[in-house]
Amino acid sequence: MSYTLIHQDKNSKARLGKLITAHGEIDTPCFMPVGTQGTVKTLAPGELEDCGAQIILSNAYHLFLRPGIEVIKKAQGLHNFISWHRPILTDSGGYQIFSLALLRKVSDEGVEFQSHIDGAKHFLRPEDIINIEQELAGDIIMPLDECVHYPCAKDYAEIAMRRTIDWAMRSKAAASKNAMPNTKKRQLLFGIVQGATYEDLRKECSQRLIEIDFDGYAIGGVSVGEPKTLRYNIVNFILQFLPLNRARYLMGLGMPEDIIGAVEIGVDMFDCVIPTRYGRNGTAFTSEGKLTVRNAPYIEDFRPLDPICSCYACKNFSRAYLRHLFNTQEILGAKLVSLHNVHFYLELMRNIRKAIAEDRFVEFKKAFLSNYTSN
RNA sequence: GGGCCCGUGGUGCAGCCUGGUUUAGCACGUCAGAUUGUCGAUCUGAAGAUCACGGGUUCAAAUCCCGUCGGGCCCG
Repeated sequence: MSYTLIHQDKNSKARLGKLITAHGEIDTPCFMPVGTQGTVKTLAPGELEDCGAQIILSNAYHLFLRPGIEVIKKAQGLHNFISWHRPILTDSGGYQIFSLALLRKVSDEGVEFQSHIDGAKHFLRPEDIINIEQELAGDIIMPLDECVHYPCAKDYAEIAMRRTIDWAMRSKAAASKNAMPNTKKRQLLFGIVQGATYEDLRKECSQRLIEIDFDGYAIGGVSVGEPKTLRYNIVNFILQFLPLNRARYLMGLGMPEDIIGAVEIGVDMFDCVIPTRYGRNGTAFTSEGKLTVRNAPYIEDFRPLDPICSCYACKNFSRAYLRHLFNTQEILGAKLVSLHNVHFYLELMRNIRKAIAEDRFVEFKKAFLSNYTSN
């Protein structure tokens, strides 16, 4: 069993758990910094470790296109190639094929698409994606799924959902066929719940995936343009069907307040580009809310981004200096604010876990939100 | 001493010849917003100009004419 439920918060559905993978254990609820191309943008592996990252996310689609799977195979796997020796989750690229690829033709067999890099045509079946992910040798692998945008007509959402189930089944079959080459422990394979904003589709998808039996369950197809309340409701709706003895992963979220809200209803895992993307674009997350570093009020503000933060950026640099770096487009600015944001997110997760362990998650949430201004 | 060119938001330019269709356009900069299984990307919005100054012609002048000031170049 890969997931162990350690403690259930007494006043909410928040749960403390442990996920066991080939490269080590992960405390949940956890946040996975996104390292699509085999790097969490601007951060070296050692810096991620200093922030307390236990797992990062990478992407089969991107690595398949560049540098190509053969290169990573010759490097003896992704961990070795990128010199990150803690767990890695590889996303299938389902999302990218639907968001980045130029032309795509989805059929029951697989996806035909044109590379967003050089326009070359590729055809990938769910089995191919699993094969790629096995070559990458990540600890947790995601099957190919079909993600639809919001709004999506129900008849198409249903087609995509059924296709996702079929692909999930084929992915599991493909995954169990091959043993992992470089480790004794097997890769964990998660199922991805689709079904857009339709409760009956989401319910059916959840149940069918559970029948197939995965190591964990992800909720996909969220944050694709739908209103926040609708998203929250559909996630909450799905969670009731997911087994308590498996990790639940909400894909692609989110803002700090959204993560806290999702933990409260029982989500264990998150990934999101927000801390690094926003960091690169000059927005920092602090205990008081978002801080747009490049804004004029910070020209002569010599305080750190967040006075209560213990990250390298906050210990050494002022808002004024960081603003200057953004103003002059110096890459150090992107790096320091990314570092701060990743630290902030991971510190948030540590505090969340501590609060759950002590049965005071609800109080923690209240205290956090009373300081923190959203929007 | 003579001749020529130029003067338009913070910066660089367009518009002027053929006056009205320009509430003066563009780029960069500035200010602000977006960003959710990636984006050193991109998008959106805003502020900012008595069109060097003065006079004239005209129903109407950044635009045509005269003068002044400022900058540059050429001839002596």
